[in-house]
Parts: sequence; C-alpha cells; structure tokens
Amino acid sequence: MDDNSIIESRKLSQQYAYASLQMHEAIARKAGFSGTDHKYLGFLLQKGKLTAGDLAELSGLTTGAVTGLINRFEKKGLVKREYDESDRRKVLIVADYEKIVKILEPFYRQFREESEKLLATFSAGEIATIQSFLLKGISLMKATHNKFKE
Amino acid sequence: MDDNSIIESRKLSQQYAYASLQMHEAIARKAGFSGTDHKYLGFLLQKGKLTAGDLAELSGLTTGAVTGLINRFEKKGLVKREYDESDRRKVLIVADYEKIVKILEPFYRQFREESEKLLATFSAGEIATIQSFLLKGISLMKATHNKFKE
DNA sequence: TGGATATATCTTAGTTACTAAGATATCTTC
DNA sequence: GAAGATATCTTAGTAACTAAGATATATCCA
Repeated sequence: MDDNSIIESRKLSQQYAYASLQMHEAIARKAGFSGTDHKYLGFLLQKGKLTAGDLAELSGLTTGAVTGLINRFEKKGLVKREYDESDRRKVLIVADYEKIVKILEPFYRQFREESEKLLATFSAGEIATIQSFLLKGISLMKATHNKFKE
Repeated sequence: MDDNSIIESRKLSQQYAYASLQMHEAIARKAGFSGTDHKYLGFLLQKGKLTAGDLAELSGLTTGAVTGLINRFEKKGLVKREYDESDRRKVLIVADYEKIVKILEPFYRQFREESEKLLATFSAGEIATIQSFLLKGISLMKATHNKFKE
C-alpha cells in the first residue's frame, strides 16, 4: 500500500483517540464527575484494588492530590479505604464496583451495544486484523508513555 | 466470529483510547504544558483559526475559562488575538502553527515514525479494514458525544 | 433612526483541586 | 532499639475553574 494511506491511517487513529477523549469527558460531566475524577475511577475499576501510592504513580499526581481524590470518592461512597495487614502504612483503595458501574452503566450501555454491532459487521479475519492493530498500537503508546513519564 | 472476540475487541479499543490518553498526557507534561492546555492546543492546531466562543463550545469550558486559556497561550507566544472585521465583538484565536509544532514535534517524531512502520506491516486490504473500523468508531463516538454534551 | 434586546468576550469573586514541603506513622536494617 | 526509609496525610500557597454580572458591539423592529 502507498504512503498516503499509511499517513492517513495514522491521522485517523489520532482522531479516534481524540473522539474517545471527548466522548468520555462528556459522559463524565453528565454522570456528575467534575474534572478528571472519572479518568481515575477508570484505573480503580480496572485494577479493583490499588494502594494510594500506586494510584499516584499511575496517575502522575502527587500523593497529596491522591489523598484528596480518595477523599472525594470515599465521600460519594464509591471506594473504601482499607489498611494493608502486612504493612499498615499502606492504604488500599477498594472500589465499590457495583456502585460505580451502576452510575456509569446507563451512559455507556447504548454506546457499548452499538460498538459491538459495529464490530459484528466485520468478518472473523477482519476482526483479527483490527485486534492486531489495536494491540500493537497499545504497546507502542505504552512504550512512548514510559519513555516520557518522569 | 463469536461473541467473545467481539467483546474482547471492544475492550481492546477501550484500552487503545486509554493508552493514547496517558501517552499524550505524559508528553504534554514533558513539553511544559500544565494541566489540560495541551488538549486545547490540539483543537487550535486542527482548526487553525477559531473564535473564543467556538473554543468554549468545543472544549466544554465556560467563556471565562477560555479567556484565561487564551491569555496563557498568548503569554507563551503560541497564539494571537485578532478581532473579526465583520463582527468586532468576536475574538479570533490564531495559532502560531510553526511555533507550536516546533515545541511538540521532538516528542512526537519517533512515535509517528513507529506508528507508520507499524501500519506498513499490514497489507493494503488490511489497512482498508483498519481505516473502516476507525472511521466508523469515530462517527459512533462523535454521535455519543453529541448525545450527552449539554 | 434609535431603543430594546441579543450576542461575544472579559472581569470579578469564590471554589476546587493541584503542588511542594514537611508531619506522622509504620517498617526495615544493622 | 536507634537510624533511616517508606507510605500517606496535612498544610500553605497557587492555578484554573465556574457563575454571575459588566462591557462592547450587533441586530431587530416600531
């Protein structure tokens, strides 16, 4: 294939990431999450359990900011603080999965359904291609992220 | 193809968007942009010229916040304010494309090159599939965004 | 025309969430 | 068990946001 279609694809993937960002932000606002909280709630859902320090590391926030973040989530009843048995300095942030999903689910349901409908229009082979593209892209972006963080 | 691979693909596309977000944030920090400015600089680069009101609309910020945003960019010499001839209430934000690219380019160069290398490993047909997937995804996310904004 | 209303941006006051630095509590090491 | 390391929290100060109102310009219509 020619260079143009490659460059165009790269730009498309940029637009894809961008559209996703915008959509998630709009949903966050609608769901009543101010600022960036929605983003970090994603970490918590993904990981389930996480120490405050890990969240600071993952998010790039200072530990002080993370304390505030946890306080806000705790006040809303979305997470609980638990203290690590084997190292009582550590604070485990435990996400209330059910509760968080219950809040976000209504906003994402239709999107998720239509995403799956969209994917179902592709053949098995095409799906494999798409998955391969996504996987390789993810690993490239993670590598770039690691290169620049800190 | 089976349902599982569809669901897995949807999750992958979620991770893809997420990895992109994280990478861009790390680069923004590295390039000296605090907070969310980098994100809005993207709008400006994409559009070239934009009124303050349009930027408020696009970003979801209040007009007051946009005034502050423009002031910060202007202070760094990244944009200029121009007043619309035909409607002198309007403030056109004109991006200094060269200057902005000069700041961001070094951070994105390698990523861009490797993205293109990655894409070049796919056949023309596969690229077409990927493009189709990205395009349809973008339009679905935009539709979802429009549904929820405001 | 000109007065009323609408629109685009800016300003002000108050709030929220951030950072940096230091305090506190706990763990590890020697 | 004292010294230092580590994990989180607290405090003080700052940056960037919102909401509401001010200002300047445009539009509409009697």
